[in-house]
Amino acid sequence: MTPEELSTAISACLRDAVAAGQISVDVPESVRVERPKSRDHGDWATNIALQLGKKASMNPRDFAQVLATRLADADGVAKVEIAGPGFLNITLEAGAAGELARSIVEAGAAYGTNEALVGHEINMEFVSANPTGPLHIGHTRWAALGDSIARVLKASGANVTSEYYINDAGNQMNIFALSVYNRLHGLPVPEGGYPGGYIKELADAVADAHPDIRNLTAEAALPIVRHAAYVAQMADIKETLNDFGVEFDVFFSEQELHAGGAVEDAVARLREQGHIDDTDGAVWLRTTDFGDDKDRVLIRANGEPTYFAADAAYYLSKKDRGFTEKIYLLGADHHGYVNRLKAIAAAAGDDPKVNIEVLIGQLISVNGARLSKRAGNIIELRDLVNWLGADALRYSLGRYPADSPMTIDPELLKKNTNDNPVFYVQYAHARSRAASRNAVEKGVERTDFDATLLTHETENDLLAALGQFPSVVAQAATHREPHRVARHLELLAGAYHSWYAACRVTPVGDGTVEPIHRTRLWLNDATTQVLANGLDLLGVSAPEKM
RNA sequence: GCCCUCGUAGCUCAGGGGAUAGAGCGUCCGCCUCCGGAGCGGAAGGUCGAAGGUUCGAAUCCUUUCGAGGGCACCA
Repeated sequence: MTPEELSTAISACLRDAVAAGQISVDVPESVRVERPKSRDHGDWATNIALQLGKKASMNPRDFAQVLATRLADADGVAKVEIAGPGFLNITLEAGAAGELARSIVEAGAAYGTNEALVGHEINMEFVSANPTGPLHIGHTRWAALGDSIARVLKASGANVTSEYYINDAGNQMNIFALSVYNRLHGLPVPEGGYPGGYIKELADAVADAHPDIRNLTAEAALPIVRHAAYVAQMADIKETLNDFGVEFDVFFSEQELHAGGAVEDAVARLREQGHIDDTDGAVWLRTTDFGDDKDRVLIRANGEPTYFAADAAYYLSKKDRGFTEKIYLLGADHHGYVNRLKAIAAAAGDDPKVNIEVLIGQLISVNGARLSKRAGNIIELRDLVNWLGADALRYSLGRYPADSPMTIDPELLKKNTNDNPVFYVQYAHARSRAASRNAVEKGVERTDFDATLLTHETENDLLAALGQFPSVVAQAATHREPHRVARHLELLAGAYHSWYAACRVTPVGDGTVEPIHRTRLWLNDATTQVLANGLDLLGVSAPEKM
């Protein structure tokens, strides 16, 4: 019996009790069951009686008694006890939990997928770094997190498109082009330009593609430089993301938005909706109608659209493409945009509480210093991957929630990789594979399976951790918090190691192979599967050997 | 000035109304003649920034306050 099945059984008991007139209360769709901290409290516990007791106008213990009596008769439930103010402590029948090991092995890579978000059409936008330089440490967290969020959303049944918005329009691209142009001619970095060493590499790439570039006038050369440098830079960004295991379905160009007239269309559509003001020669979106603290300019008095106008057009594009939920993953330095982005959604006729979701994450600091690509002292994502390894980096970033401020000490990570829990989890996977290979070699095979043999307390704990996995994935998806998966994998790895120390899959020495060994091989392989499935959600490899 | 996020063990951080607040690292004590010791078992270490409030019950929710980071453009 899995925790989900137990939860379902409890809901059924509640409904039956209502039908029988024993209690009068609205039965929630799902009941949360928790693994109690103390083993004395049984296999699973729920505080549902405490939560519903008051609503049912009953003493929580009396409420618990009604529920306990019914639940004790459910299949797979051995014992139900009422504790404290009205906790229900549930003990399962021997073997009721063990069946899970076989079903996980049979489900394979599909174990953990769930239907929590079936029917959701989600656009997941993240990274969206300007194509004016390499991805750096500031993008690293969003790349890892956004990709993992997309993965847990998909695993929970949502239809997800991962998207990268390329800010390839606007003045910063001109400055970028001028920076490369100056470099080609050995001129100093322009005012406010990009000084990084990568500018030289881009200049070389431009010169390779256009050998005569230095002979052209600035007027003729700049558009060519701009485009060639942009192409080279985007190729570099895509390669870096690929090496980091981050996949995008769509790279969306802001430039094409402008070129295709989408920005003008967006302004016209918002005007039709009645949210446009023409003041001081500029065109304004009245975002204050929707909770923003001031109105925002869409078209400047000089006729140029603002960045915000492109944002509006981009939002409408997402809406037109059928996405009901548009998720933006932004750094804390962008939190000022949240209200106006939501205002766009509202002005477009969407519900800002449902159709748009802006996740704001805290920035990473490195040794207390915040690095800037404009300052030229960047730490590149590519270098971090080469330095620490994609697995360690993905995992260490993926195991913290987005709004948790993080301090990474590269020196510490570099010199002592054992600090990183990724090794604990990967090691558990590699160890379980070794145990399995060894068992097969000694003649232990997954032929028969007898769940009632899995009685050791470490087996109880291990099965519980395995059983919770699908609901952990579902919660990670609904909360957009993949770190829950990472934390659960650490719990699972710990349960596995404890079990491994106490229970043998392979008989000692020349001992005969018993049903218990074969049954344990199922449990071992089920653990392998869940570790691999969970690591995949985090974009981390599951090694056969380490 | 206004707004957002965050203050939990020596360090990095989980937990976000329920039972004795957790993990990793670090420190200390045990455990390889048998499936991977990158492991296991145990110990020490906490007024959950502070003060009020709501509740049967608060690290968790509310208010105030202190501290850290970030944001408040006809920039992108």
